[in-house]
Amino acid sequence: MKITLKDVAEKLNISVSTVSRVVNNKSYVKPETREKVKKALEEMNYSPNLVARSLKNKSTKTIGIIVPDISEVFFTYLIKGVDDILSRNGYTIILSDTGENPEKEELYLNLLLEKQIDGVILATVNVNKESKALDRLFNNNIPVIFVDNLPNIKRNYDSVIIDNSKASYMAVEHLINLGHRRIGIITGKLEETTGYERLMGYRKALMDNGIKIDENLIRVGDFKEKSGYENMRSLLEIEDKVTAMYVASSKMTYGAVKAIRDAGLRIPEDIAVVGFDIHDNSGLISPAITTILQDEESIGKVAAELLLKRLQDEGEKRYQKIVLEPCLEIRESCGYKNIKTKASK
Amino acid sequence: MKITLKDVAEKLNISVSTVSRVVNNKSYVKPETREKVKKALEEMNYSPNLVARSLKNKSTKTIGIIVPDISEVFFTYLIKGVDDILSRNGYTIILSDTGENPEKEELYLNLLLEKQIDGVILATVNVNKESKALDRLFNNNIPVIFVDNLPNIKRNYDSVIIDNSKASYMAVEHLINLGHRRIGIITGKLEETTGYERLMGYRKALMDNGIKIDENLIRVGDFKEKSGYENMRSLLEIEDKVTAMYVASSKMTYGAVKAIRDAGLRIPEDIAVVGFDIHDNSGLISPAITTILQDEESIGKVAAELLLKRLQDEGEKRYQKIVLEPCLEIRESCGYKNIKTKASK
DNA sequence: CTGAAAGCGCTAACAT
DNA sequence: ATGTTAGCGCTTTCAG
Repeated sequence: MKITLKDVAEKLNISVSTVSRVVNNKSYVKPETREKVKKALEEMNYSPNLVARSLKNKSTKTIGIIVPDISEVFFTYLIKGVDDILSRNGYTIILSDTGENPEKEELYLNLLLEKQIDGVILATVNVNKESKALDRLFNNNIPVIFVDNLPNIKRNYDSVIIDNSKASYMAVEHLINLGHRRIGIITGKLEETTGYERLMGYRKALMDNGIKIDENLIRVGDFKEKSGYENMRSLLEIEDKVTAMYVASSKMTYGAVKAIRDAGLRIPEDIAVVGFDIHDNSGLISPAITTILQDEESIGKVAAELLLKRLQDEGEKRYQKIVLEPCLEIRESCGYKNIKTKASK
Repeated sequence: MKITLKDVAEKLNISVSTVSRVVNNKSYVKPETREKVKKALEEMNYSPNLVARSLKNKSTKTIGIIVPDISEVFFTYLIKGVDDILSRNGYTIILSDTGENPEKEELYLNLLLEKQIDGVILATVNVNKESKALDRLFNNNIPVIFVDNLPNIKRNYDSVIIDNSKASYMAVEHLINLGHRRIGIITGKLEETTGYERLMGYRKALMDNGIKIDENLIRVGDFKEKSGYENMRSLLEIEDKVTAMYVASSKMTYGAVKAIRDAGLRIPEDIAVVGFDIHDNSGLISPAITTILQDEESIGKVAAELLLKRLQDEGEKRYQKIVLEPCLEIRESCGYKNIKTKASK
């Protein structure tokens, strides 16, 4: 059936350790026996059993990656980045999709621990509850790198994210520079750092530019399209209408755009829009939506590199929070210079 | 450090086998010792080492899934389907992205074998060469389920795909029913079953409807956007222009649409378009592109189920080719009834 | 009902 | 330079 070291050792009438040595290129083996063994290995089509090796070595060369929904582009690119770095370093990745269910997340975390993964990259949805599974990982010295969303837990941890506050700042400042003063925002759940930080950046941009914040123009959605649509609709009912919108997630942006169209308004003529994470792989959306972009693949790569570092030197104990820069990609949804403001800047 | 069966056995002054029995709920254990053990397990925070278990059991409860590019929506939905079924059956998935590189595919196949995965789901890019790694899997009785693309190999194998020929047939027939006679096609590489079959369906639809096939209207791309654009451009130069296009992949469709627009033509007024695999998650592409859709998540689920079947009953040895139905989703890119044909149907 | 013991396939002292 | 041995953590006969 499956060839083991023992099989080839017996065939050659030598010990398994010698065979093991040539398989692993370790210590000295007499050149001629080495050749002999190599040949046998080849002929017998030997293939090492990595689970046995892992048991012995206490390292599976496997890391787990947990995401809320693999079909969201954000996560697929993230995974792509992680996979790129990790696979070229001899690691294999176990993927788990929690479907945004915190209990499933807990379950998978435990499963990964039992599978003896060497580390995990986690885009958590469990931001508030303390997690027993997570504690276990920490107690077992399994490095965990958080991405996208940061949990509210007592201990320190490694993470790589983008500067969400700055992202909003850039978006809003762009609108201000175009002359807008009545700028609305639809942000995500405030319990999540992404939702909260993005709102903070909006506030700061307005304040820094001496624009009074109208709490009426601030809406909190749940990152889903429907909430984008509905919040936009309700914003459109305000007397003193917004002239520009900043929507802090891709799906909410799609919803908001539809609400605007359904109301018979034009983008950017009537309302300018800056979205978030809008990857239009078709290139066919028109007008193309100006958007904040995070380089998901880089986030994945940086997270993977940080993980590798943790896996290598036990030394460095200081947790790191790596913050990458967002970028504003100007497309068409804000027009070029719409001077539709009363006040001059 | 990490608690093992031995640790709790020693603490309780009983044997590991007893502890193992209660962990696995196997054979009889006196109720009171069972309770005692359970309590200790809990207190000591025991968590089984699945690697050790796998070594003993000869099953890792892990399957590998190999795709050419995880960032293509087709594959992300496929993975989602696979993950859904497999995870609820206690399996874990190892994901590998080959970046459309056949050598990497070979590498990963070997790696998966060494990791002792129980089975693999494979969207191959290695359609023509015989694969040593694949042979090894077969020789070791590791079930492999092919999806998306089928390889040209001698042995039989399990697969789940859609009826690509029928997909084209539906697309082209739809165009014919709308009155079109000059219908062009951009298909994918003919070495791949997807490209080849899709062309066959096109031919058949025309023939069945008594339309002479003009080889001039048949273009072969490589599934990428650029080839869609360029092939469309060249088709536009033909004197007796097409009135409708069928483009057999999403990216090529995007390219073709852009070529049509760049030529100053309108969709659907000047040219009707049927695309393939167009998932517009934004819902903002206008005109919305009528498209052939495959239910990727179902493909994943069916593949996972077939795999589970193979993993369970050793019995059934007949390989299966499961062919799912494609569907035509009529959106806006063909108009409603454009009677721009000279001949009547 | 429970324990002892063997062994899954491999690695790594230690000994020769 | 090579072999012997123990053991990673677990399951599972086989005895008792």
